[in-house]
Amino acid sequence: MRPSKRDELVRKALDIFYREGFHATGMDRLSAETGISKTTMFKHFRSKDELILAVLRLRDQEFRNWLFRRMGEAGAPHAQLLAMFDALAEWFATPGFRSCMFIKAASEYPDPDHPIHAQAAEHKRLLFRQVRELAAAAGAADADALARALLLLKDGAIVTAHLGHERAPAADAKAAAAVLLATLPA
Amino acid sequence: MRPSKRDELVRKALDIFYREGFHATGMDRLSAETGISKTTMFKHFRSKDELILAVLRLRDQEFRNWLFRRMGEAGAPHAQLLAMFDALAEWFATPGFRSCMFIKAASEYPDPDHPIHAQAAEHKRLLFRQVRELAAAAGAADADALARALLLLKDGAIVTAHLGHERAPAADAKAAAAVLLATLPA
DNA sequence: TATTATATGAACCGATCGGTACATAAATGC
DNA sequence: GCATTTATGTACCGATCGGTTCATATAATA
Repeated sequence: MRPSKRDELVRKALDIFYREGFHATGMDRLSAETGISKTTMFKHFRSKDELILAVLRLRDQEFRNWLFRRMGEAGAPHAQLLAMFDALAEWFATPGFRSCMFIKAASEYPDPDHPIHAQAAEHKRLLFRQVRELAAAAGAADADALARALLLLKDGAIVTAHLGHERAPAADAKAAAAVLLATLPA
Repeated sequence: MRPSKRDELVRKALDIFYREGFHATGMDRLSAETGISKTTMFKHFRSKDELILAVLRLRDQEFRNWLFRRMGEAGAPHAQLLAMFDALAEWFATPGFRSCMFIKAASEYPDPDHPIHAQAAEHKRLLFRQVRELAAAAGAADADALARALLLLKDGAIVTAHLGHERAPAADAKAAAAVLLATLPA
């Protein structure tokens, strides 16, 4: 069982799920749009839910890699934290932008005990740890609280960029973040 | 055509859609759980989408009424803006809390041109106007910017409360909001 | 080259999707 | 009391849902 087909399926499924939604995308249509037969799909994944879990794991990897690489280019921790919102602004300006895959997953699987919901929560947890480390490196008295506040602004900006049809929320969030960061010891 | 059955349907549909999701809830199950026959449902609404639109309009009314009544109890505009996050904390602590209905609607109907998505966006717009007025009354130099920042924190807190399984985000958002509000002329 | 193990796709499964036809029950006008 | 309109429920529609059966194509092993 060569893994290429599997990877190809997960990658394409990610795009379609992100664009159309999870429940709205049937396995038949997934098969039609990817050119991969249903038999093969169910050979690699026992159920649609397991495919979605694999999609979320891939998205988590790709998104955090992208975000922290972009942030890392900013230099000092303080600047990196602010750069998060510049990265968001770029993302929002992307033609295909349709909110955060994990917020969407949690919306469609609202039961917190559902594995898909739990997987989405895991992404937010991993993201938090990395931001908290940066906040600590930036000299925050309460790195946890600062990281939580910045991520609140981030998720709010994502939702607003999608729902408000605007691309500006990233700048608003950055301005608010700058105020919060200004309370740090210089 | 007495409107009682129609209102009863919209009210019950709201609860079920909120708990289970839009795509995940079929019209058959809606009929079974409400005790209202499908014929009657489709007499009042030409399609499922139109029922959802009515649900969102009701939710918009109820939510904004509830929120601004709770905020109004706080007294001065400055205190009212902060009280928004106390109201959120209460909401998050509710057993049935499952995020924001409009964020969920936008997630399930990601195309901005879809009427349901547009209806959800309208709620956010109406909410913004009311918060902006309060921000102006509180003496903000840039009431628009302050309102946008506070709503960023609000939506971020909602999403985080749902996805992170925590109830604390409201307090985090309130703390951040207090910092932003502290920049106002005393 | 014959054999064997695996990957693949068409066709199909019962259940459910959003939506409708039609026959009946109830309320209204006369 | 009778006719007429309106609201309701049962049963059903084709399409699609997630998932499976089974026969074939392909590739590696002997």
